[in-house]
Amino acid sequence: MPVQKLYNTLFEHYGPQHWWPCQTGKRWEIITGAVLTQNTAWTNVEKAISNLIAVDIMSPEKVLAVPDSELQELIRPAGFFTQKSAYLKEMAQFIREQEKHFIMSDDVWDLRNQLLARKGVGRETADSILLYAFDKPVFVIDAYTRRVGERHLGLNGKAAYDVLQKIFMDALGTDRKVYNEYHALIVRLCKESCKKSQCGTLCKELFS
DNA sequence: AGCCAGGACTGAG
DNA sequence: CTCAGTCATGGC
Repeated sequence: MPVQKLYNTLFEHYGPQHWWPCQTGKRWEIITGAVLTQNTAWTNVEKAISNLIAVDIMSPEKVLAVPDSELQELIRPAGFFTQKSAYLKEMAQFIREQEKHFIMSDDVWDLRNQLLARKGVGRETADSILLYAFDKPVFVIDAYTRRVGERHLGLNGKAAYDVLQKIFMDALGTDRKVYNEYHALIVRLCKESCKKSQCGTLCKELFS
């Protein structure tokens, strides 16, 4: 199935997904979620985010003001808490520097490289932040995208990140709303039917 | 019990 | 550049 057709099929079936999931509506919560969800179930990320909100620590400034040990306990449910607490502070500094010095680049790929230069930020995390926190037109490749690409789009799921990303972006045009919706729909499909072990009935129904 | 979850870093070859 | 080892929790 072509890249574009899968999008149409999923959108017709599910409708808009209203991503990224966010309780406070703050940009920083999206960035926090992007870091905490690295190789981690979203339900666990939600617990960590709820902990942070409960003690009113949901901003770059407040995260930087909290001792490492305390931050680690708050995000413990999300796993890898020692690393991730450091990553969150790394991102908090990044955001604070961008706002303080007014050097937020208008070039998306330049900004992407600046994100990638931070410890804890790989391609997927950088692109999730660009797309969902900053509304930049960048398509996100994750484990789900690779699985769906492999099973339903005839793509090589093991291909390099940037190669897969270019395939999707070349096929979809430059509308960031489409990138936003498509990735959210892929996640929805994988959670409900396109599971790692095997496809469920919905996959067979939609793609037979 | 073991597998899985919206990865990234490090060191080795 | 590719690959294994490492990091950790919670649901099923």
